[in-house]
Amino acid sequence: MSERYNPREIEASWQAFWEQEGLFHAREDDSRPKYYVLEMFPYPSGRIHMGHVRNYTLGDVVARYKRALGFNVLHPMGWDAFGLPAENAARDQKTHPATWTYANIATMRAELKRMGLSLDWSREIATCHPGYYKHEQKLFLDFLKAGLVYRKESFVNWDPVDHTVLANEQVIEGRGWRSGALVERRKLSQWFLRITAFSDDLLAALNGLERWPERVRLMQENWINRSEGLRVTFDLDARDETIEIFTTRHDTLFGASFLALSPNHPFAEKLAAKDAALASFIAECNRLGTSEAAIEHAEKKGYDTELKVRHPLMPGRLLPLYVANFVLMDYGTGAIFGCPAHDQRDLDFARKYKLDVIPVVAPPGSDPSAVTIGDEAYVGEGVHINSGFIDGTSVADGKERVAAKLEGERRAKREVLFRLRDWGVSRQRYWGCPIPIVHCGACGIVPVAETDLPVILPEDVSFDRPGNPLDHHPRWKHVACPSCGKPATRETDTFDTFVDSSWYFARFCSPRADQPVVQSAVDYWLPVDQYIGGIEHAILHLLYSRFFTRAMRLTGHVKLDEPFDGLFTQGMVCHESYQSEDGKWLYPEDVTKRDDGSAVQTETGRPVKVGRREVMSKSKKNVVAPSVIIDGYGADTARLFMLSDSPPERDLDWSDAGVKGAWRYLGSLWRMVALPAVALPPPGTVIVDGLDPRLNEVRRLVHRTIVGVTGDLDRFHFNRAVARVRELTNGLLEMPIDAAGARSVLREGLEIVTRLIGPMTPHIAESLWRMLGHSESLALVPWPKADEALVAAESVTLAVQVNGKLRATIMLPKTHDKKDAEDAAIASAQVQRAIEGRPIKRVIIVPGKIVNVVV
RNA sequence: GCGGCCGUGGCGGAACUGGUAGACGCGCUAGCCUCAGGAGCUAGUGGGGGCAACCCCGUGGAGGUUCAAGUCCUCUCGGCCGCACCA
Repeated sequence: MSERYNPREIEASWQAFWEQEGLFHAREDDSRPKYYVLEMFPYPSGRIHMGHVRNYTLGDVVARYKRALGFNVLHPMGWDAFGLPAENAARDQKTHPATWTYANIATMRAELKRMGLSLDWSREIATCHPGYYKHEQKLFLDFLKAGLVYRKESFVNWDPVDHTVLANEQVIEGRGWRSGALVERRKLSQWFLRITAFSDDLLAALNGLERWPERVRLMQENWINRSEGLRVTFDLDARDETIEIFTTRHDTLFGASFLALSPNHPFAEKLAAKDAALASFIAECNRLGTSEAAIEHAEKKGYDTELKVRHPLMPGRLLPLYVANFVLMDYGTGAIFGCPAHDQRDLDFARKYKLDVIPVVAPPGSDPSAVTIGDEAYVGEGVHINSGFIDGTSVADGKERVAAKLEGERRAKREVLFRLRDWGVSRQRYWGCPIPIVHCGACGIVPVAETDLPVILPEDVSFDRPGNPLDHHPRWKHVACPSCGKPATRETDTFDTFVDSSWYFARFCSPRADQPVVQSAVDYWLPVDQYIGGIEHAILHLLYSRFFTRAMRLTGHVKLDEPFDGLFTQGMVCHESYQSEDGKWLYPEDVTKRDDGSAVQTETGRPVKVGRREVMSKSKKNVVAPSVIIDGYGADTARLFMLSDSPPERDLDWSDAGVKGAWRYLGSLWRMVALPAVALPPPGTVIVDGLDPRLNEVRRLVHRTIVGVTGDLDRFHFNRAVARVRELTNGLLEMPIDAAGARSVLREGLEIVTRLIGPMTPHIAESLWRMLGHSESLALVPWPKADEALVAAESVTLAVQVNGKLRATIMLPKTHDKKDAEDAAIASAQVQRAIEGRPIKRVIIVPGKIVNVVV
């Protein structure tokens, strides 16, 4: 070992050692409890970014910690390798998506290896590899047989200039990102997975996910959104037709002042065929694209069809029928009734089109005859007014009576509705898993035979033309029908990449098997004990994976419902952004900060506009490349910084100073062990009784730190774990080193520091362990246990307050009663002065904590 | 627009179930040392006042509950994440 801390040298050598020894290869072993740690696998975009470094550092700490606790740990890595960026690269750089993707994987694999992660690389998978997607196709066919797959028409964003389907992120303010053309909604026949078959279960089972963050469960609950309501039929006036609406506020029916159809409602489309103005209104709505955010955020607009509907409870009353841009076709029946007084959107709409606003719920305690609605709808509880036979009832009672009456008249039906929609998985793209289906003129839709899987993507494709390359490939799609043998065509859509990531955690259990999963392997390893990834996946990816696991259970692949027993969602990595005078984004490495806080371009010296801290993104160039940090400081410094500055669930501000702090700490730790001020006794030296009290305090600190760090790691409080280890290090630096027995206490302390930081900074810890005279790898050393006798303190400090303000602290033996505490508190001189002779009214005592004297 | 989360010194943050606010680190200040290094060591560091012991004010803002509030409640302001074809 060198005398200087040289991460470049030791990190490479320990990584080689771990790999040589195969220390992180996972094997099924019933003699030990298993622990499956998984971080969300990366999209191979080119280089790893700081978000990856953070994610994989967190996971690696857990993996190494659990190993030290005696668990048989599975910690695999792979690539979420299909996706749009590869096709964009193919267009822009003329490289084939596969070439681009595999090159990126090679680069990123090398970068990850330099982080010293305790991964089982023998299980590496890439979703774009036929060895993976073959099994995805098999799962799809199984789901099809089980009735979980169907086809239906649904909307896509259509770029009329590029003749291409656009992803939502490719639609910017209603226009295609490349062509700038106004986007249209266009209907296509697409494949859907019946996630709604599990709506109730996906919702109910959230309660059992005790090791998931509460907020993620809440978000999923709101996303699935079960609501009990009423489907009501309205008759059109002077036409023999009806409109069905869905509502959860049928108690407010008496306040209805209009009906509104979604622009994509079949009846709206039917009317538009004979109404050019309506057709153009619908076309305008369709230009909002398909994203719900865009639709709901847009100014509320409607088109008056001039048709009227009859109110089901007040036969004489006629309501106007509108087509409105804020009504979603995908939810309920695609039609609503508007009650402006008690729904904000309806109110905005009514004010704009000068419709009636009839209050029908009076807030509790208000004067029913004087209820008026201004700019805000009243959505709370209350008593019904202006509501015929339900006047005077509560919201719940009113609902019940209206439902009963309309059901009795067969004008309505109670219904439970979920906001959750079935999952459209068709993508009109090349770089995805082919959907194993053949379309035959005679037989219709025919699944590809399982013996013919995988349906492999053709390699000879060109991206010169817009649209899906699979569709205009000269030969690929032309095949014989698997059923009748006549000429037929392949499905040219590929899967949504969320399909790929919905079962990869199961594939890791048996990554080379020639079926999707091997029963014994998934039985042993699943569920994932700790899943770690970004909060941005809180809903879709996690919900789809939960669905997939259920679907795989139904089709006999696994025996469980919930794939992730524990979930941790990390925050993002942020950095300031920089712009030159002409508005161009600049990389942090090209900017120099001056002492006065201003910033200039390093090369030209021209001024730079410093933006706020925000999530690191390529588009704003506010990124710091992990490779630069690892080259300069080593992986352990990068890892330590990732863990020490912020709690992992919160966003992390990248700071060069913080990195330097981590680097300096590791340097001083190295010196403490490599260049000790005193010679240490050999390993295993027993610490004798009757130590100097100051040394006993040091030992107490050592053992309290074991307890503290253990608890911190269990609870993902990695930043506090780091703080505690540093406190211990400070304590060891200050200990009275000449006292009798001090050297064996120092040895104990240094060994504990080394073992506690092992999961966080594994390379330096291995080196320190070796320098401390041990020959086995630290990766094999069990987690330290604290000496409980030393952890328990003999005396405690109590805070003493007078009228809630801290005035003194007192030391008492650990075993004191309320009387002792009160006497000691009142006896204190500071307390006497604060009381100023006033009479004591009350004394509150929490033993071991606080005494509050109230005067 | 809807749903969810977060706001504590100059900065990142600590404070388990309401009980000593600011642990640990960064930065800064002063001093020391030196084979001048991406060093190291010592002391100080929330704001205001005082020679001092000590006092007053302080957890985005405004109210409230309580002996006691960063923590609980109501309102409000600011930021972030998701919204179904980015991954």
